[in-house]
Amino acid sequence: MIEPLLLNLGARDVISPDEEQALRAAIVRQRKFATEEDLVVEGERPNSSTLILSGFAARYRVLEDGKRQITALHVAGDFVDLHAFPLKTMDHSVVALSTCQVAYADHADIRALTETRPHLTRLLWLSTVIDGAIHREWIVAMGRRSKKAHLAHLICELYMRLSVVRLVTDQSFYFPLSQAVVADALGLSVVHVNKTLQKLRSDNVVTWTDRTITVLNWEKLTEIAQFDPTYLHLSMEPR
Amino acid sequence: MIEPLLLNLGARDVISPDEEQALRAAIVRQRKFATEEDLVVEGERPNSSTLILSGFAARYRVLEDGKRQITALHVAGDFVDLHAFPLKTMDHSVVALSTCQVAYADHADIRALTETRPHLTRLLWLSTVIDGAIHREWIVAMGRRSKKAHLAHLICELYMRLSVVRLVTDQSFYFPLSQAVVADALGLSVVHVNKTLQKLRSDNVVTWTDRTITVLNWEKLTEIAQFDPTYLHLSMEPR
DNA sequence: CGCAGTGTTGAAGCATATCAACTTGGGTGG
DNA sequence: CCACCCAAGTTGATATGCTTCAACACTGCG
Repeated sequence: MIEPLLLNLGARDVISPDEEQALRAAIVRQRKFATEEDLVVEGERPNSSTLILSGFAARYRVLEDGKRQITALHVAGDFVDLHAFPLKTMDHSVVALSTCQVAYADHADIRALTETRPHLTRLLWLSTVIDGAIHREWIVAMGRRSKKAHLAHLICELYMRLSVVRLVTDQSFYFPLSQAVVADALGLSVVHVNKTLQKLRSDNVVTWTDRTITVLNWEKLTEIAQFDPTYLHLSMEPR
Repeated sequence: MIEPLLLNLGARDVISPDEEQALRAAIVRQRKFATEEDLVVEGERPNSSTLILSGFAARYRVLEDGKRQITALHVAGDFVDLHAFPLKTMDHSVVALSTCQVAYADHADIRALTETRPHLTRLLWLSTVIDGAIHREWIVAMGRRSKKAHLAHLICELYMRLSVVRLVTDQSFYFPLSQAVVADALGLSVVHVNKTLQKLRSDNVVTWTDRTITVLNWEKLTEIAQFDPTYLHLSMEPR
């Protein structure tokens, strides 16, 4: 059940059978969420952290005028609120963007891991810090890339992250989000997402139909996006 | 010498004398950087992390077309690259925006802390995770706030963060960055930063002259910015 | 005194938002 | 089984905010 997490962490460092055991023991209480349902709400003080087993979720904030900005997209194998373990209070909400199967790690148990398992602790730390690296890349994309490059970049990122958890087959992945959701992630209007998407389509680099994105030309797509996967830190290292 | 760091962490949790001692022991090798000098360069694999003792620094990335985006601003008491401890490789550079006094914590020593001092480890983890919270707030500001609100928000954030390390006096703080640097942080053109700034000035909420920003009307400024300091997690909690 | 960096201003053009209408397809109730 | 409905996607027209370019002002410094 926690295989996606093992794939995720296991892509960055070796996890001993012993550590795997400790992780399995820490992750409990499965639960299902429907699309649009909030997994966690801003202001809450959760005493457990949420691991996505399947489906898509987003962290977001809504401003006074009702505008929503998504600050992160999450897929199977991601902890959506591990940072709440040191932070204590949620400064944003997390919503399911599809039906989502999740499981929980109690903060008491995570705390116990920090007392007894330094290496595992560093890997959990790593996972929050990769979230940070992705945030930075989004800032760069929002501030200085063309909108076409930004959208292309997002697709590249999802492609790589979903590959890690074996959710890409034949250059395709399931992607049930609406253009409105993508607009909230990119900080654009829906209309403009639509028009930008058409540019990528007419370049023959991607298709997006039937809730499925297919990369037709990875090389050209990464070139449009100026995509450099370094920030995902997908390399095995002793950490 | 590491007082700013103690103020920074000490604003979030109690640090025992013992732990303070351990921190002091881990932070070594002071060094000075001149304005525009890089503290760390993208691609490097540093074996120590950099703590700012005084001055301003920025994390940034430069795209192929030469455009620069700043992803974070750092002040005294901030670790600019603690995340490189779990990450190993730098995915961006860090530049001094003023003369900067820094000191280093060797990764070997940080690693030792993770093996022997779980609470201190959680506090270091916390500090990287607050960086992440700030990143998210920047994403929200870039995507969904007006440019005037974005600039106001940045000023609010700096005001609060500098207050923590006692760098605000009489509602004023030293701020030696050019409008071009602020433009790279906001993802705007210099011209537009200038014009946006004038709006804030004509609202009589801030002045910015002689490398000094003064907040004339905090309440109105936070209202323009829709500033909510929750994301800075400035509360004492057992972590 | 002159020069370079920074800030300021105005004009013109482009990119993105907003508004409004229309299309498409899947799901549902009569 | 069909009619309708609703959500999502698409399209075009208009409005606006931001960029770019170019010129000029100010200041500190060699």
